[in-house]
Amino acid sequence: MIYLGIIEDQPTIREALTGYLCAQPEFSCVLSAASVEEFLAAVPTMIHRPTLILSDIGLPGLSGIEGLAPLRHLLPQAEVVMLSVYTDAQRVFDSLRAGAVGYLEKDTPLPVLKDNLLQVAAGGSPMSPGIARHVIRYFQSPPRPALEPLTPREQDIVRGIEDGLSYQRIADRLFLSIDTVRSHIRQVYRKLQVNSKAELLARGYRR
Amino acid sequence: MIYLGIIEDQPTIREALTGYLCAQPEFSCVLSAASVEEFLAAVPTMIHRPTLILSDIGLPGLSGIEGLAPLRHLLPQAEVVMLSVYTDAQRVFDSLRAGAVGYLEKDTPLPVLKDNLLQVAAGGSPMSPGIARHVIRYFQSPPRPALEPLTPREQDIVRGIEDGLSYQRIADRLFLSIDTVRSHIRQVYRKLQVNSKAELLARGYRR
DNA sequence: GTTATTTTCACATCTTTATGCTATACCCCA
DNA sequence: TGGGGTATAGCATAAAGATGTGAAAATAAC
Repeated sequence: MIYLGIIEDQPTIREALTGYLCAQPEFSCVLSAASVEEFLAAVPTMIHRPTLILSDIGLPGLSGIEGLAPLRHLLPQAEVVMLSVYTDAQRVFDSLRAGAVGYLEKDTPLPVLKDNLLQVAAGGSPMSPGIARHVIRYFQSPPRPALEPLTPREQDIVRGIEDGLSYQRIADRLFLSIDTVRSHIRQVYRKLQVNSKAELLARGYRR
Repeated sequence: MIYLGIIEDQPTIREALTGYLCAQPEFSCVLSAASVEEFLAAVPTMIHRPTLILSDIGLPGLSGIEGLAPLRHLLPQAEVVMLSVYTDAQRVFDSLRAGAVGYLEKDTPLPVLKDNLLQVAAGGSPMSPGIARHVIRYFQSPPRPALEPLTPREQDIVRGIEDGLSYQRIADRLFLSIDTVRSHIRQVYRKLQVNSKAELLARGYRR
């Protein structure tokens, strides 16, 4: 049995959600609130704590994203799925970073919504198609301006720098003299067109 | 109409896939091969080029992941969805980085597989539940060991470091003396428990 | 088998960073 | 009204990094 909590400020939508989801045998609605604050206030009085929370983003007071931190703090075992009209990458990333396990568009048909929520219990992370595409794009690194390729050894060196090591430590790790490390780094800087560790790291050549 | 290509080395599975998917009115199967090499070789002779490719990962010769680069080069307009028994985060990330738009587990029921593939045309990125969870986790940075918060000014300084600037340049940007920058950096290093720019950047405090 | 690239190392020099100690001015607040 | 915390600044020193020049050995490429 999934103990479901719902946070949604618009009464019409909230009632539609509770009306449908709470009627499903898989769910037990334990709490439905119009704001994160209201939700948090009600939690201590409850017998069954929610294990799955469906939260809007555009809320009065704390936004759904801002609310994630206190929610997860108060209910560490609960998983939160965002339900929002917003589909922009920024809100999606912010939500996921703040701990949401899924992100669904508000126009998701109720039966689909139900399926998606059940996926969470199965270890899934439901996302509406367009949302998923944002997330995928994040991995597909923006085409870099075609830099000279690094030799394997140079990549070893870069890895060392990316790990925050000093020249000496890199030398130790690769069993080289510090002068050799210097040599390689000079080459790397030339190829990647930077001239300090900081710049190299700032440009994020990590993969 | 979706022009579908399939790459799968096991004849049984390949036939099951083609048998089911090609019978669907939404798809037109244009090519089915047992390896990336075979697939690539066949492309030039075709009238209708595939717009959607379903590719296995464990293939003889080029793996499905290695095959992504040449596939995308030869068929830039095609989208590739991986279909694999492997569910490890490494292969998932490698696939997405190499340009796959979706990742499905091999035990996905055929009707579900069909739905997922149709999602791609709608701009979606289908992922099996467990796969999606890997991806989500990537965003949920491992809980940092509760660091002392930085003051606004200190954050300015950190931003400068993250942009790859030297002390002098940070000072110029913020209209400070270089010694002031040093002072702030000292505080930052203490709070974040690092002792070099490289370490700070390596730990990735950027957001 | 010669050529080119990569990998390795050395020494010198100058710049940037890291770190310690000190000090003034400002603001909040108890 | 005096004590935290923040922001500013200076000086000094040691460590780490950046850059130039040069060169030998190992590998790969042709």
